[in-house]
Amino acid sequence: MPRMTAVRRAERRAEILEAAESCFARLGFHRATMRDVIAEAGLSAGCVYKHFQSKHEIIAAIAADRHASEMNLLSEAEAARDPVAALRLISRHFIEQLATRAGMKSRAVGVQTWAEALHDEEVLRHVRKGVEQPLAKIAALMARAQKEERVVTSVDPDALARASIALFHGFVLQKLWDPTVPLEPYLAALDALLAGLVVGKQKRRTNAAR
Amino acid sequence: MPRMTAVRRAERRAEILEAAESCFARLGFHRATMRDVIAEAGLSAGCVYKHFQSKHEIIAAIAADRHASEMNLLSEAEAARDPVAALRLISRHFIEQLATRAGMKSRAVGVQTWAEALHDEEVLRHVRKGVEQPLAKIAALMARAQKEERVVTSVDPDALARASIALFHGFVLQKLWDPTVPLEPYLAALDALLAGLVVGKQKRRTNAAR
Amino acid sequence: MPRMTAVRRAERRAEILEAAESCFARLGFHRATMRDVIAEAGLSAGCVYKHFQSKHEIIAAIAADRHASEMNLLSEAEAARDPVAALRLISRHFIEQLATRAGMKSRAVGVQTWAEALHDEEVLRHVRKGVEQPLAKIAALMARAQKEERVVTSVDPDALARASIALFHGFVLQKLWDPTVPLEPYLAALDALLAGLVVGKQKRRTNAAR
Amino acid sequence: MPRMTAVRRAERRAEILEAAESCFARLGFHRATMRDVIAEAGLSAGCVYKHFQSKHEIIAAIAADRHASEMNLLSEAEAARDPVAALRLISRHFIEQLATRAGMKSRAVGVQTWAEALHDEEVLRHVRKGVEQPLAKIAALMARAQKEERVVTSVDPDALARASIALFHGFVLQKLWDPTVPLEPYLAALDALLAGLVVGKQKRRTNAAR
DNA sequence: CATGAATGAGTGTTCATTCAT
DNA sequence: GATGAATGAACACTCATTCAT
Repeated sequence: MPRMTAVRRAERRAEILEAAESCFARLGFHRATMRDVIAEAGLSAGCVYKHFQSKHEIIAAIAADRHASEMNLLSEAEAARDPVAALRLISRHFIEQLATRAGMKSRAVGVQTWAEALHDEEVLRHVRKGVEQPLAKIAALMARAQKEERVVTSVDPDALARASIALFHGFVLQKLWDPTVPLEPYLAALDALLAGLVVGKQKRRTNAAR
Repeated sequence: MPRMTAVRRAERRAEILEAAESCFARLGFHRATMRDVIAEAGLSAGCVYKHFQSKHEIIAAIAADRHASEMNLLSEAEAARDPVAALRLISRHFIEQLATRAGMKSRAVGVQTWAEALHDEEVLRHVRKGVEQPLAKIAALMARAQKEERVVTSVDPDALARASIALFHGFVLQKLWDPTVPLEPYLAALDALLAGLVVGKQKRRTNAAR
Repeated sequence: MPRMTAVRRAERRAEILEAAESCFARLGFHRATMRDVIAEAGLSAGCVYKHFQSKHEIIAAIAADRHASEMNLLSEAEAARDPVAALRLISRHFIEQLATRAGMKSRAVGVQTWAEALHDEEVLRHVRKGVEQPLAKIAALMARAQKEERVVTSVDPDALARASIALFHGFVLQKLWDPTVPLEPYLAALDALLAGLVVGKQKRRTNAAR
Repeated sequence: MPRMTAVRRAERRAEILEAAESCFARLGFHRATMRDVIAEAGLSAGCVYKHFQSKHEIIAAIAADRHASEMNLLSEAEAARDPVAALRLISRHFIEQLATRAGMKSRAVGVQTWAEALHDEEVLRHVRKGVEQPLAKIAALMARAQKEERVVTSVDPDALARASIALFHGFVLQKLWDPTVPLEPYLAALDALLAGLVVGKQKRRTNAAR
């Protein structure tokens, strides 16, 4: 007869993580104190520590959640029948996140995890999966497109996927450092990457690089 | 009368920064303590604090130095007569840094500054200059190439430069998260970005997008 | 829900202040470290800092407390119907404090606040109130005595009150610098100050000024 | 053939003490750093430490100097043939010091030594001599006045001298805490103390207390 | 179950003093 | 003699975490 059902527990956990994300976005992992997180969550220290054994665990959970939500974004698009459309959808989804306040907040924390990954094995594991799994999915879509002859076959799908991810990560940084930078060129650049490949679009190919 | 000449002072400063960079690369800005830095430098606390007023100032100095050394890399290449060659040189230089232990160490600290920039105005200023000034230089080289008709004129040099930098930043992250990833594809990708533009290379243009 | 009631909180605060007073009396504000205070209080650093934000705040609180307890001493005497008796009571109370170990300890800290007041605005505020409020009360008593014709009317009550306080402060210093000095002459001097005023005591008036 | 004559040495010493006094008046003994003192003196650390072995020694030297200069003030007045005039001169000299910026600065440091005396044996010795020697001189003058029948004989010269000093010390504190307080009442109070004693001045006696 | 007072190791930084030049 | 760079113990204070209530 647990007074706190599994559902309530999960809700609490999510609340804490959300509070933590707010603090981390505002202050960074190390400047934000547990006091900040606890106050933001409107809970007591003891209660927060019932759900997470340490600050580190909260950071790791945030890294894990971030990865999970990205996988969701990918899975949706993956479902599309047309692999080229799926790829376009993916880039649109990811870039459009950067247009919302919530998306930017979340990405600001994401960038912290990128730095944290260099000194924290657990975070590194999540961050790597955050590259490798999307990479695999995108590469698979590209390979499918090549098989369907929708796309030129001369490029290595893996390398291209890797570059797409790099391009996106670089864009995230630029947008966070200067939120006034417009998003369209970013989307255009990712689209161009794809367009360059699409068979029968020679005209646009001169724009290919972006 | 000062037994410590300006040169000696600058050397000491550099020693301290190098020690700090080692600590920060190993542990991160926040896990590395001033004690660590002081011990690594082989000096005393008082001595270090004669050269830098605070830990923050050391971090900011590292961000500034990083930016300065990047500008050096660019300036060298910029001197080349041929703008296309200059651009190739730049990408080679930047990517090849990632092949050395020292370069990786330095980049690891650089990634910390990327995260730190989100919560520290001074670091942000350096990091932004680290995007904007290279961006201007690269865009100028591309524009020059267009004028000399070495390159297709249909692309916006600014947007292309921005994408190159994003691509490079993304590559740095991937390489740091997994040092086993080979460098050649990265270089190839940047070259391809460029090659896509070069007039008279229609065959390769299918690979253009990278 | 707070296990710590307002009363408990106030008790803790008082405990810490008492411990601090002991340390400050023994070593002075600046030689006494927070470690000393914390150890004397038998608490932990964190606990002490929950109650006082800084060492400075403890010093200011001590200055405020000292002022408050002096006002208490005055208020009691002030209640007396006879203003002359009230004034005698006041000088007796203040001088007799110097006969107890606790009183001397407290005064030793008080002298620190006198010096501290010269470089700390907040402490200065308390120290000034510690002159001005007693001054007003004593002057009021003297004026009352004059109205009741218990006392010669030719003296300025304000100036006399100011001199009484000066005399007392000077005595405190002398007693602290040499605790072997007897108290009676001090009391006699203050009484004489008063006696000189009392109507119908012409004989003693030759001693009047003390 | 000492390159630095005894005279030069004494000058340097005085310069350092003056610089130190400025710093101590401005910041207090403990907030003022040796760096401050050294900078104010316009010398090097090594040079200052050639003349004084420690900060403590500077503080003690200042306390000694203060005592010496007070003895000078007293000696001058003591020379007067008329002991009553001498006593009046003394109070005038001491009070008038408080009218000058330099005098107030010096007194501000003096008050620091009063507090410091409670925790520093050497300073205590100087401060006590600063009470005891003036006390002896003033008491001697009063006894002389009594012998010459210039003054009523019913008061204990020692107690009166002690009270005069206390009164003056108390005044110094009040003036430092609030420099807007006028000096005349202070002088009047000390004069009255004396006047109360003077034979054949019954009229003024009613003003005696100040 | 929840609370929040208490913990105490650890942090960045200061500063009186020394001594090689 | 003079210098000022270097020293390093000590300082005030913080904060992730625990556990008695």
